[in-house]
Amino acid sequence: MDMFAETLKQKGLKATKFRKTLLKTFSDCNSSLTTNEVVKNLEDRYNKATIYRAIYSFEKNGIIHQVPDAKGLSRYAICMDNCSRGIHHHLHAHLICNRCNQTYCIQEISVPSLSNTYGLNIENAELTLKGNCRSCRL
Amino acid sequence: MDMFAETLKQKGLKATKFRKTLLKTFSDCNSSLTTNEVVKNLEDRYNKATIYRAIYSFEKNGIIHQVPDAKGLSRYAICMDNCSRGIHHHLHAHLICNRCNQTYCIQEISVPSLSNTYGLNIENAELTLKGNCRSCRL
DNA sequence: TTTTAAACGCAACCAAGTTGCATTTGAAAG
DNA sequence: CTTTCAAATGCAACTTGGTTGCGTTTAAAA
Repeated sequence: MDMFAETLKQKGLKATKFRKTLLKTFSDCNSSLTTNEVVKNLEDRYNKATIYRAIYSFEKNGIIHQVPDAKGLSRYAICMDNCSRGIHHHLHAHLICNRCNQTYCIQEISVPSLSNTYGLNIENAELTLKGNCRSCRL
Repeated sequence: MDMFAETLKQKGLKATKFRKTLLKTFSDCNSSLTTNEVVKNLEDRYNKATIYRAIYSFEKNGIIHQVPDAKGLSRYAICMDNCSRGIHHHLHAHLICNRCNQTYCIQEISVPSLSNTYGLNIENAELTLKGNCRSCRL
């Protein structure tokens, strides 16, 4: 549990018991989690408002990043890249599986670089794919 | 108003007064509209449930397509491509403007073709850009 | 003109997410 | 090792976006 505490402090967040648990939850997940899935996992022990606030601050401090969701819910995955406060730099695509509705980070597919195309001053691009994930493809 | 009636019938929808108004609303808009913006426009004349149901059926029948929204709301734009029931084929990117939070279809930028990359069986790809729209760029 | 499935209006409901405020706690300072 | 206090948490009430069931109206085919 102490490596989670380390990560949290390094990102400038107080390492509470709850936050270590939350970080472990995301860290253990090989795909992504909706806020509600987290709430369902932890609501017997922690309050909904606390969970929402912590997820918000994890996102803001580069610990997790938002990923698209099949039904438009808030969904997050742990940052594999070395993100920091206010600066996420994910260049990978996201796959929404048509069967299990999970969202996966696909590190192997990167988003096209379009920074100043047509003078649109693009500072971020997201590539979202719909298909079948490895588990559901069988 | 009769060209709107034509479009509706052609897409297999009954051409009610409300639906013609709704189609005109999307047709007149050069960017996109959230469901709520439509509700605010029309709620003095039409019921919220009716509006939600009509938008759902417009989407399903290839009249409008969902576009990403800065705050995660449901947002739609008219189909410029010739879409039909259950079959949308939009290959263009979408731009979310950082300043006005509007979403625009960018016909000039197309999404990469990735159909069977890595065996993921990709049947749809979305490219979402964040930057500044033409009006806000000044 | 008649008929009827589809569309509409109303009201109640649901789920996701937010807010204000009182209480608790991690960790820095003494 | 204690004290201190800003930051984090719990609780409860609330807001917003969206949905559902059902009775009534209406477009358009016969």
